[in-house]
Amino acid sequence: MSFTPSEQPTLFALVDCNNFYASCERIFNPGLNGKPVVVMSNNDGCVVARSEEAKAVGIGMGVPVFKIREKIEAHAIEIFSSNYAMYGDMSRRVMQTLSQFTPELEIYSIDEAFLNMSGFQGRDLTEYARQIRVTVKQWTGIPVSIGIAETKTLAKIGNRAVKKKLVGSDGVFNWTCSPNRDSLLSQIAVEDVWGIGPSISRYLIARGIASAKALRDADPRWIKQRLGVVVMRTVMELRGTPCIPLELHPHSKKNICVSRGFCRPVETLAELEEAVASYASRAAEKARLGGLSASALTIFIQTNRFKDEPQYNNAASVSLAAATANTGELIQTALTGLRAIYCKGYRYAKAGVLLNGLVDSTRTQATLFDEQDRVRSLRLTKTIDRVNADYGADTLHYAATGFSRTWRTKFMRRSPRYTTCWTELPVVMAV
DNA sequence: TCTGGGGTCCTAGGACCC
DNA sequence: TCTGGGGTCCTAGGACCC
Repeated sequence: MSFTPSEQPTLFALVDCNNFYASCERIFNPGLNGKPVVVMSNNDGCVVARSEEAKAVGIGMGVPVFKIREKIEAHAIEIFSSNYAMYGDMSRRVMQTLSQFTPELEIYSIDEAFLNMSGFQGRDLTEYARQIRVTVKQWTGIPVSIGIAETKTLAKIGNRAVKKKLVGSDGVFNWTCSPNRDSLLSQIAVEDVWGIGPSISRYLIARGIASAKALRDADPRWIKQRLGVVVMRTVMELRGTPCIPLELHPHSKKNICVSRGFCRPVETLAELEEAVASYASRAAEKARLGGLSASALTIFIQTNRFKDEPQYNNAASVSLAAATANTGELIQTALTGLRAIYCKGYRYAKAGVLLNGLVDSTRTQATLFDEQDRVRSLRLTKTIDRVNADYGADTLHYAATGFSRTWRTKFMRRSPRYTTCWTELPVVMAV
């Protein structure tokens, strides 16, 4: 099958994993098939993924888990903490499989990819997409849905329509084979269009634009004037004019953020220091992994906004003399920022560290006096990274990040890291 | 008791310059 | 009476995504 690359695609496929986290849990635990499954966010706080069975009994996306305790009991819902190591690895396998089908794909998120289909003209693309689906299921165990269209926005809508069972009983929908677009577009609520969030949809609905069809037929100039170019692009995309290109080469990150809620309120500076040092250390690792150095750092702390108690949110930004990805330096900088904004007497719920002004580490500019130290500290961090890669994360860590860490985010119901940890491999048969 | 985390892009407005 | 205009850069905040 030959593929002719084009400047920009004129035909996109969006491949989206169904209920991705819940589907991942099922792969290694087939007993979950047919049962309602829910995956929770960090700290076991909110619902972030649901199997079809869980949706059917009325579990909403994003609801706090403590509000649905009774439903969980009543329907014997299986609940899991997030297992990012496993989901990340499964995602890699799905993307690897997809890349067998086209040389040009954009990994859009952990569970979605856009494929350039324009090179395959002349072939029955609906049939090809069916093959993709079957293969992904066979090789990885993950079920996917596929939408095909001339623009990313329409591909997204097609995909959504498949999932809502409006079209494509076999998991695939191809707009180019669908003569009557109006009837499907009028069944899609405007807030379900990619790029239209709660605020803009409220604005549109108040002006009588409630469906994807109505948005497509709105005057682009009026839209641009009221809502900006981004929404105008969406209108054009709904009309079949591609405005959002395929991004084949992920551009390097502009920010790195590590933030996490605590499992209980934290009041003392000492404990906040441990948390902030841990987050800074993790952020430094991420930066080194991407070959990046930070030229500034922001730290923030927050109280629990849902509680009726004294609130305090603050952030401090500190610029670094020279861009760095050195853990020790970033911890020190983060702690300086923290001490500047810490206020006694509040119950803190969350803290975070952001690295800003990221630059390519090989092009960082040293200041006049620190060259020698930099070479040594670079050797040290490389060694730490290697030890942690070989012997498990956190084998070596800075004392500032603490030892007991009783504030740490909880994952009470995490499944084993079946595919990324030697001691947690699935057991096929116990002997 | 218990309410996620990590990103991007655009725009408005202020500071500053000539 | 009457106090410019246009450009750039930066930042904060808002909106969106998964």
